Amino acid sequence: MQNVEETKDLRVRRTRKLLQQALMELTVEKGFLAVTIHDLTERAMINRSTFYRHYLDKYDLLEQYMQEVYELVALEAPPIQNAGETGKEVPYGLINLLKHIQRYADFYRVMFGAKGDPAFTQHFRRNSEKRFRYLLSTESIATTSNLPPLSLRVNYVSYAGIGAIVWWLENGQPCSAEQLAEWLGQFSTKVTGLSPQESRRDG
Amino acid sequence: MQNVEETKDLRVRRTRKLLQQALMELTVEKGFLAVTIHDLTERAMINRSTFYRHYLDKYDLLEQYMQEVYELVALEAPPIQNAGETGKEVPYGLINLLKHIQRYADFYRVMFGAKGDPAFTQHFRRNSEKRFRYLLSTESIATTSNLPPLSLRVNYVSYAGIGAIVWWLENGQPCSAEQLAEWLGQFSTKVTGLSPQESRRDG
DNA sequence: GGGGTTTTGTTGCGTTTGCAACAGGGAGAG
DNA sequence: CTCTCCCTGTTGCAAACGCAACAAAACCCC
Repeated sequence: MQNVEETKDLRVRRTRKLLQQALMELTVEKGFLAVTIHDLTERAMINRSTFYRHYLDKYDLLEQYMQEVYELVALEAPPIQNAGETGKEVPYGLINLLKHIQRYADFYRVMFGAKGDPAFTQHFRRNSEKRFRYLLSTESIATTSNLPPLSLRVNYVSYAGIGAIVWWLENGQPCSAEQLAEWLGQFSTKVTGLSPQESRRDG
Repeated sequence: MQNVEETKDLRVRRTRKLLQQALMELTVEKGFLAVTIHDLTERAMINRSTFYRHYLDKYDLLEQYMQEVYELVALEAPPIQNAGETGKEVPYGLINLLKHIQRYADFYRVMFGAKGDPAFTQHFRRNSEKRFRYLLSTESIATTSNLPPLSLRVNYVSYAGIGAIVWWLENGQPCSAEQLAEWLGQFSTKVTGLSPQESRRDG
């Protein structure tokens, strides 16, 4: 294990990317639980010892990969304060996440399904939760007057998001990522009590 | 440049494979001539200096790649002397080659076409020629009595093979690799004057 | 339960590779 | 023409990586 921060070395980035790709392919082929480190390193053409220089186990690989995706998405994270300035502010990070999911649709369908890993779903949901909690933590006191507790609303929305994504994947993505992001924004607006301009600019 | 022989080191094999893949993709995208070394190394996530440790230029990369394919195919190369022993002896190497072409159909369609490199087509044809020449060099003197010169027949057949492959690719491989190999075997049998049991076992 | 096979982690050392910086060349724009 | 920009090759040094071998745990089958 070395510095987890963004390494510039091309070898490191390549190694990680190849292992991520191998994880995608193998999970689709035989299910996440059945994938061994040996499988991963063989498919990625990476020595097994090198794997342990980067990750603790396959769960760590998955987690770090998701983290990278989230960080990539979070470039557009805080669209709260001066909304209305940058254009389409709220759904943008979500759209990127959905596009990633769309790109690896097979993988996510497996991971969220019976051959997948429940811990993954939980981790994914927890992460969504964190993002929602951050969003909702900025709401004004006035709007929180007679709403259910924050944690309940967060939980509700994050579970619902999984449900929507599963629906999206199971039905072969019958709508665009942008469309789904907008619908999700509408849902969360109504549930969480956030004012519309914080979810959709065109109110 | 280092030892061109088969290196066992996983890094070397991986580097070469990644560059080969990048060459395939980029050739399909923008044509072989437009591909730069910078493109290749960027796509393959390989440092440019590493490229020169393995290849002289993109032509060398292509040539060595083709050579690897041919060597892989040539495991079944000399089906001449004791034909009829091993089963389907003649078309087997050809089938492997056709299956490779089928796998990278986009690439070969581009390479043989207008955006491709004429030198590649020539090189490919020369290699086929060499294989045919080897086959025909073993024919008995009796059968060569009143046939056109060997070099003419070889030339004829090798060019015809390109034509057949182009037809196969342009039409989306309307028949299996095995079927095409059999047809090609029939053609060459009639043209070159080889006895049928050297091209097809079932005569 | 025992025994063979696979998988998991770990280590020291030799090799491959990336990096940075360089000089040269070719194409296009002023 | 010159200037800029990109692509081509090459180099010394530092870092990442592969290899081989190891012990231990997990698995499966008898």
